Amino acid sequence: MPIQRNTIQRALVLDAVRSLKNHPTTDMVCEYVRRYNPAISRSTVYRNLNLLCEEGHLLRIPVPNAADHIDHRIDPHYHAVCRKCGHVFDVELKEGGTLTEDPSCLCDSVSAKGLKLEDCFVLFSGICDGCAANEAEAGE
Amino acid sequence: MPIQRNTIQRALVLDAVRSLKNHPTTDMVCEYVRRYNPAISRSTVYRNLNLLCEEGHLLRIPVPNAADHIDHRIDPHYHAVCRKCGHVFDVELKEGGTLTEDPSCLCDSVSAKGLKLEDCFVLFSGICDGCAANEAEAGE
DNA sequence: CTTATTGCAAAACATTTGCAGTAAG
DNA sequence: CTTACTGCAAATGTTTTGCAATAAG
Repeated sequence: MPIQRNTIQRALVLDAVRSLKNHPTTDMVCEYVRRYNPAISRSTVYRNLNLLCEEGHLLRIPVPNAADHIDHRIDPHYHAVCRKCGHVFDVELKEGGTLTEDPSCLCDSVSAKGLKLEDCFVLFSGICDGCAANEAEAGE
Repeated sequence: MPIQRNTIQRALVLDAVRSLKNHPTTDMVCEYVRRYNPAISRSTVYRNLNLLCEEGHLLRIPVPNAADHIDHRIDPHYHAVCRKCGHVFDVELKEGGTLTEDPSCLCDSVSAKGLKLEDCFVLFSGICDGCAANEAEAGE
């Protein structure tokens, strides 16, 4: 069902993701939104995030073995997760690199039997500066 | 804790994945294994799959918003999921394509602020022949 | 008024874990 | 014998869903 009504909950959810900027999870959105409307329910946040992603106002970033993260930036770009803290970062294409803005271009590089390739999901991973410092302090 | 004992459950789990070949989920492994040992517990299957993947005897394929799939093929290669049925397929590199055997090479094509890139996860998606036929039959 | 949307509590999934009992070495 | 491993049941974490009440248009 497409979006048909403007509710304060919906506006708050969209606002939260846009204000937080840092690829929040549903939990983080709940926490943020409840500062303005403590009664807002988790289901409402989930439902609104789903709707806003479907309508193209937000972008969903699925992270294996973790909660989905939500991006306010909807132009095509890549992401990376910290393997320690799970924080999600934006990643930019380098000039002259092999990747293009549209990840589905990678489909041209491969072939599959029994399945028509349509899209490609790419997620980088690594260690963020904060967690790297902690690891160094703890002795690798 | 590394593998130290050879149990029949462990052997059955490894056998199941190798016999099934089709990137089974834990559920599929349970089902298969229970034909030989109906009492085997789901936890045991999970624990053994975890162990066998850590030891490099099997490969885990995380699928966003779905159960993990397990591969008996452990040489580096890519995978694709059907967006309808969730079935996982092997994908082969084309000659002259932009992808290399090692997905982490893609790290060289991008840059991130605040995070040191280490690895890259790539998962293709599309529509399998069976589901494509069903879609055509149903109109669209 | 109509019905999209909400809040709540419960269910759905995938997976892990605590614990007492079993068995591999 | 020792303790890794198993089976069970319960817990975890994330997300969805049924339903009656609310509110946007």
